[in-house]
Amino acid sequence: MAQISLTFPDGNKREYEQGVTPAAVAESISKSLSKKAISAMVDGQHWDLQWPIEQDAQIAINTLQDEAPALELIRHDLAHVMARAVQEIWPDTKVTIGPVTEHGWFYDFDRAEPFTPEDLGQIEAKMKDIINAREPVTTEIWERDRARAFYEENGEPYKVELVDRIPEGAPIRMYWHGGWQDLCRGPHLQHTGQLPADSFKLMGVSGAYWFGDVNRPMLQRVQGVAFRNRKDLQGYLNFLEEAAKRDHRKLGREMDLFHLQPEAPGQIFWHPNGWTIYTSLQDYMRRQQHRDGYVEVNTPQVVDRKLWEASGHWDNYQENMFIVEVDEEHAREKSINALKPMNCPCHVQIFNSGLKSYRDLPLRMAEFGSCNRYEPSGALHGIMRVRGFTQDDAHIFCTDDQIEAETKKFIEFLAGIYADLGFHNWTIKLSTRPEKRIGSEESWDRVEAALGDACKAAGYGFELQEGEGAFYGPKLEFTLTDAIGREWQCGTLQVDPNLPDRLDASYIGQDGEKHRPVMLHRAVLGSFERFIGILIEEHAGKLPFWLAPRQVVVASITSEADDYVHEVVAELKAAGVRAEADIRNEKINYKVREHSVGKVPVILAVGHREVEERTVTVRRLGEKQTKVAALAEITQELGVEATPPDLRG
RNA sequence: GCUGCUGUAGCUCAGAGGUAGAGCACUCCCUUGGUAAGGGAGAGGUCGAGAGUUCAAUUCUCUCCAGCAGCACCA
Repeated sequence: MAQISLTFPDGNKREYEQGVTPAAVAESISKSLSKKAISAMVDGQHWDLQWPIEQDAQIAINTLQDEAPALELIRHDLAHVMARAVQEIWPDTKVTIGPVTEHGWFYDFDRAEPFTPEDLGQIEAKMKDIINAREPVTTEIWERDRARAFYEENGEPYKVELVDRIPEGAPIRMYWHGGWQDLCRGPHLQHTGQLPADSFKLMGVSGAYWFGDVNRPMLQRVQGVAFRNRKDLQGYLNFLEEAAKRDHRKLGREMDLFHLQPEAPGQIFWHPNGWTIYTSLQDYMRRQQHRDGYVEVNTPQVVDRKLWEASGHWDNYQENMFIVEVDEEHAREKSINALKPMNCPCHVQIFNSGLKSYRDLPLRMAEFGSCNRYEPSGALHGIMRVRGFTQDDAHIFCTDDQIEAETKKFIEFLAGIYADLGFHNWTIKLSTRPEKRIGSEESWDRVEAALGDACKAAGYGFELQEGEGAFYGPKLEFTLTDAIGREWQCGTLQVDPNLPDRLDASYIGQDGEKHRPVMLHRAVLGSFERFIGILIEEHAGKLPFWLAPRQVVVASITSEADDYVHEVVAELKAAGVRAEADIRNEKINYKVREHSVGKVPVILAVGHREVEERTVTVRRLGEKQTKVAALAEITQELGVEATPPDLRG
């Protein structure tokens, strides 16, 4: 029998027979290690304890102490244990796939009856039984035909399809958890007793298409979360609770920012407080754009279908557009229009009016463009995914040669704005050529490289999303994260040589000839609506002072201070601070509580003492400590804070 | 759009086949109180919309609308 040499993490080498399993290796080291072992890393690959090792390799035995492999195995084995539990309780359930997710796992089932919340409790109990039974996990590699026949006999059509999808040459691994069988690439634990029975929780049921395909049957997805110990699970559940408190929909109500109602699904009724945030942000963006060399324009909402046909939207985007038909009944002339879902075709119209010279490029044309898109009902989400929204949109008309410099300039522009708004964790994704595309390979090569190089030149890395670009060009996406970790695309930059072509945009070059410009579609915030939603969640409602809709409440402690309260409010307003008086007949405790809940950043309390000394007692949101300040001093201080970051001296 | 769940007062929620309840918020009165809810009284609801079953429906059934979770979508 041939020998192989295994190298351990401490550098020691030992000889073993070829085909030795990590289980045997662990056994050879110590009894206790062999018991604690859950899997191995073999040349950096996560390896099942039962898989043979055929050649010299680096090896490390994993135990529950090793977080990454431990979590993967716990979650993956729990997926199997759950599927087993479900099939034991409802034997006619068909199993499909059950992968590990960020915090746990899910398993998709095909079953006629829907799972109810009560069912989840039953499944959980059965899972605990299986864990306590310490069912051994075993594995074998089967021939394709045998596996196929096995699943056909067992009435598992989804598994048959999975067997068929396993690429030629890849092993078809069969796993058993006790008497229950599943097709799985592994690795898995030694036995179900290695699972922590108190550190997982089933989180719910939802629908999911088989292979994500709308045309395939909808399955029932049962999701769970799992950790190595009860404390981590509890920590995660606490995080979810905290996240729920930051939900922009909840804070929007509590802070009286906006509301939505059934008569206008996906469109926002902005209340005075919310609209104050919106306009403050918009004023700030307008100043930034002016500084960065943009011109601002405004274009029509309702546009004849002819333009959408020319731009290609009528053919490719119609189902997402609000179509407006005007008939002879009340208009004498019939016309078919669409609410604009984006601003680009209109911007090209402005570009096209009058001759443009190469000297005009790059031409940066911005619009706070109100757009309407008929988003699918299931996609709507608070103010983050809506049907009516305003983009901080701009199109940069430029030459091929200018793409990289313009992109770099844009990234720096965006980074400065995100920093001003308190965002420091955001990522760039570069989406490259999709399968269906137009344009030559050389031009894709050039433009993709330009975007990548621009990121590097601006000092940022990026994640590649291969094949995710638009059919006409690659794009950068700038992504922020909401309170519960969902990612939202906000900023974007897309290279588009197509639309200028379709709408016949041109400029006169140095050579006196007509040339096509390229368009860069770009946005920093994406939409004001989505961005404000994220802003609220990021700051848990405690917005930076200059954006806070209600900045200061001046609260009387006794009604004898009322006149002074009004005087303080007037001073603050004169200093550019959004201040209001609270002279209600309530105790100071009550007022402090109410305005704290309302996320007012500063409460100024005034009673006899303050009136006499011409001071105020300052209480900042989140701080228990108060301090006394002279009126003139605090007015000056808050006046500075109320100034947007770009206007401070 | 799909699967499942939900819809009762401004908000958070309880309730039951015989046309409704709590807390907070709101209005008024008492209280002028020093940093996260002082006390009392009052007002407020076509129980998401429509249809059906029933002597009787807010409660049961169906359809629609909206919301929530996930999937799909996201130029």
